[in-house]
Amino acid sequence: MADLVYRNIMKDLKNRIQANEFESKKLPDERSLSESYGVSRSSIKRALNVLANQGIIFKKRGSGTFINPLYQKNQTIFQYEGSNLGVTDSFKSDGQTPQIKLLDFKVIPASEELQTELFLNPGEFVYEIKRLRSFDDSPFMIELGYIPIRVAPELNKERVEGSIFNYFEDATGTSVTKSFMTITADPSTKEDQELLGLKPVEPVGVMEGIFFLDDGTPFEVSNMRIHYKYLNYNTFVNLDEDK
Amino acid sequence: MADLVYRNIMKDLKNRIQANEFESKKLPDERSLSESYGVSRSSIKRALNVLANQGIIFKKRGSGTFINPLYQKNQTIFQYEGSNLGVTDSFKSDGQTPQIKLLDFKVIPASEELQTELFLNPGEFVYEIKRLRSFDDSPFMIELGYIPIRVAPELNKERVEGSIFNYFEDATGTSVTKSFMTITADPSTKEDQELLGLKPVEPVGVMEGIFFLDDGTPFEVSNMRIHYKYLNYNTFVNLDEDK
DNA sequence: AAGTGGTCTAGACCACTAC
DNA sequence: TAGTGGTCTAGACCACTTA
Repeated sequence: MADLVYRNIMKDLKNRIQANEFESKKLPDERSLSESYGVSRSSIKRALNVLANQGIIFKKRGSGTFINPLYQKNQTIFQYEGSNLGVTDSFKSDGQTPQIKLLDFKVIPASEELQTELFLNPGEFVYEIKRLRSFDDSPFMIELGYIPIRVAPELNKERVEGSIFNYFEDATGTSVTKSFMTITADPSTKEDQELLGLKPVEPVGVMEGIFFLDDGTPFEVSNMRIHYKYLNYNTFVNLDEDK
Repeated sequence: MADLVYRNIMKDLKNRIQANEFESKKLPDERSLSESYGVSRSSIKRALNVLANQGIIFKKRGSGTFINPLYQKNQTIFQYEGSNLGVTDSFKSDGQTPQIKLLDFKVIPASEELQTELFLNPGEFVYEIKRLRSFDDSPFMIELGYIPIRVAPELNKERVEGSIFNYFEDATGTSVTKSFMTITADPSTKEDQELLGLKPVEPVGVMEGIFFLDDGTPFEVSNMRIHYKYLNYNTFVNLDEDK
């Protein structure tokens, strides 16, 4: 995994960009890079494409490859690299202490809706996991998740009080890399107000999503109600389609 | 543009998937496709990668290429294809009539923040465009946009009452294909309540974004305050990084 | 005309899965 | 062991930009 040619070059170029090595904001042309790295031009293209998809560089046919000026200026909005699977990860970097309080944990039969979303057969069971997430003792998110027992039979109360994704990745070697997310806003309910410390006039952001494993297996359906001050979802959209 | 090999194959495969031609949910292997389409395997891979990025198929090394079961089941959440540059486009399909009311339109010097975000020199001017967007006479979004006069010198009051992106694409041939979006939620202000018909307790969703042209030129900074019932932002996230 | 990125090919070899 | 997707190469030719 770590020995992929294009990936190493991608990382190296990213470091060189961050180190401000290319003051002209222009990268060497692909044929030069091919020669200096001692790899084929295809591999260079592939590395550059990954960087372009992350919004770090952009390519202009006939002119060259340039560094996105916003990348160095405003690195906070370019957090694609780490993860934007959910808010969870976006807050890890703050140096604050993340906490998880388990509100509810049980096994129930999958509703019809869950059967569809998680691709389950009638009669299959799911964990229902309700958690309150905080940073430095201030709660920011109520998370209601459903995970089929079939895909994660080893879950228990203790494991659910930490990162389920991390536990699952450690235990099985497969990771959660794809998701559909829907983002909406909603007035806060009484429960939101109590758990998140909101005034009645203050809203929550709602993120609903289905998370998938590498191989396409649906892993979790999650509904997250988030203190409006903490919802901050960043995306980089590229409609070029080809990536 | 329309004669690209991988693009044509991509479209053809998408049609065949939608026509339910592959009942086993499994596509032919890449080498067979290569032969039957009469192109190199690289081109097949490229076509398949685009489909995989759209979440339509997924590939499993050693096993084959499969159709994402959710694609056929729940096509509504897969609207990546059309556009998710903003809410604007997501609502076009509803068969409702979109309306734009121009609230304000002037030219002002770019603030420091705008200079940074739009990559302008001090002293440059931008259009400030404030619009209220409705469907069937019910307002759903207040849009405050800033566009450098340098990149769109031909804007006028009339053109701003329609789709600026469409006008610009028609006029110049370059289109807006990339964006950074930040999504948050916010209690509604008095103005929000008046313009969008909200109760004081009802919130707005806020989408802020920078839109870029193909070549990376920043085109617009936009701040959209959206009636919470109409904010519905869908994304497909793929952390595989390589695309 | 020279330079640069884009598309496409033909084929070698590797890594993983299923039988 | 056979089949499948992943990585990588070396090179041809095309399309666009700049001078």
